[in-house]
Amino acid sequence: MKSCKPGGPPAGARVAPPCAAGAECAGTCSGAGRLESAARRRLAANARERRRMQGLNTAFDRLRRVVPQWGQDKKLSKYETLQMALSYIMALTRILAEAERFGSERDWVGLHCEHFGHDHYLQFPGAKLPGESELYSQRLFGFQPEPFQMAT
DNA sequence: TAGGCCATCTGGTCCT
DNA sequence: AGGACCAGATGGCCTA
Repeated sequence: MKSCKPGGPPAGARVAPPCAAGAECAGTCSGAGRLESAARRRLAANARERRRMQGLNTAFDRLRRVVPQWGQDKKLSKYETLQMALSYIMALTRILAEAERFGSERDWVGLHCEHFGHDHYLQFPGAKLPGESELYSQRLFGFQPEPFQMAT
């Protein structure tokens, strides 16, 4: 339990109007019954919200695993994960576009070996230089993510 | 200690 | 009516 808010409704919160139903409402419309029912629904909503956020975090973890993280020993934040995913997708898109421009696979691979050699490997804080055995893809995507334009 | 990141609670809104 | 989604508020944890 992380929140320590007072139990009562915040200032300005609307109070539920009295129930207009008749006898069939007796169980839940008595003062205590209504409060109990509202509290139960709130607790259930809290639990659903927790599950929803856990699902969201699971999705973020899956995204972190497929997004490049060269030389970063620290886990990417959610914001950084989204940034990196965006840059990664853009890089892949660029590569596909290049592949279409070059007729043969040989031409294309030659271009990338030339293009993404050590001299062209973009450096950023914490990044390690790729050794000869590093994956080709690691060379391709060793770049600094472009920052998002924050909506204002 | 300040700042960043995160989990949780909560009330509002929309949809089924 | 109830569930999903969202955004704001709040407090805990961690690091520079």
